[in-house]
Amino acid sequence: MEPRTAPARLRSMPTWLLTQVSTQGGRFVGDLIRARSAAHRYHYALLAALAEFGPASQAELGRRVGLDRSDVTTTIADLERGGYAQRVPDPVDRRRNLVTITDTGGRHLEHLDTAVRQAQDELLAALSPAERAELVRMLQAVMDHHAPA
Amino acid sequence: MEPRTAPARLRSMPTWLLTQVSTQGGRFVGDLIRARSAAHRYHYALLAALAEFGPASQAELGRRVGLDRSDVTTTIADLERGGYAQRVPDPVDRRRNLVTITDTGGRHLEHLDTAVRQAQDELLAALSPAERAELVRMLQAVMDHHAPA
DNA sequence: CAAATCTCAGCGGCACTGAAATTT
DNA sequence: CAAATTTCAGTGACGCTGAGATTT
Repeated sequence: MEPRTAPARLRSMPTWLLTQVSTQGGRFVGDLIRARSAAHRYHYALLAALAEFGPASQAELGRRVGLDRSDVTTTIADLERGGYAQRVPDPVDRRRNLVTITDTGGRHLEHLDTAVRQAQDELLAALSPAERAELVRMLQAVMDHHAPA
Repeated sequence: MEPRTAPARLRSMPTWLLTQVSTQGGRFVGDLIRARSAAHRYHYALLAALAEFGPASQAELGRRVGLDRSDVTTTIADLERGGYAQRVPDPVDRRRNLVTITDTGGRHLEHLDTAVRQAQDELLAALSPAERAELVRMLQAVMDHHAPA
């Protein structure tokens, strides 16, 4: 089979490369997470935020991980149903739900960590450790530049 | 307003950074392309392939730009309806449609080039030219590593 | 016969919007 | 009153599958 290169316009376009690589990464992460649980990316992201920052409202969680309020609602409901998180009305501001991670949730997060780490290795197999660090640094810089005020 | 950093697990995860940055890039490209035409990414990608490689079958185009056969069908139908491409049965292999870009299509592509270039600049404003080149090089390496046999 | 191409109908994950209800 | 939070219904771009018809 011939190599079948993409057109130069696309092959040199950062946004096109980003979507291609991001899609491939999403497949790896999704497959490996599904192999270990019924969860997906959103569950992992919210568990990570709960584990690192402690109990928080859903709105706060959404801002932390870049999820929409409505997606936070359904994902937290999932986590609660599975026993990974608890949701109680915040006594000091009753508009909010205070969300807490459970011990089961913490163990689940560490379990998923393995899958996530493995997916990174699969995706970036072509890059050296130094290159991976440089890639992460540049993507962080791009993200921070567009962070909301 | 506090900075509200993302959890370290996400902030150091290449696949998460890639989806965040890729989503932001998609917004820029989408907005700027829509400001100039009724098209979206798929139209641009297929016009680019047609301009660079000349007439080709839909299956070949899909392989070139990483689009699914069914998405190629509907997008080429769009382009034909707009006068940007023509579709004729291939006389030497009548399973295929030979797709050709029109003069109008070529001009449209160059028109969209401006929007695409501008979107790259917006997205990567935080990176120097050397960093942008390095980013492109690494993403190409990752893509090539996962290219189908 | 197996394999490739084109087309159409439809699905699922994902990012997001609009609106209602509640509370500050 | 304006603003924030939670919830629900729904939308749209996107990547993809399955199946049928045709041709090699």
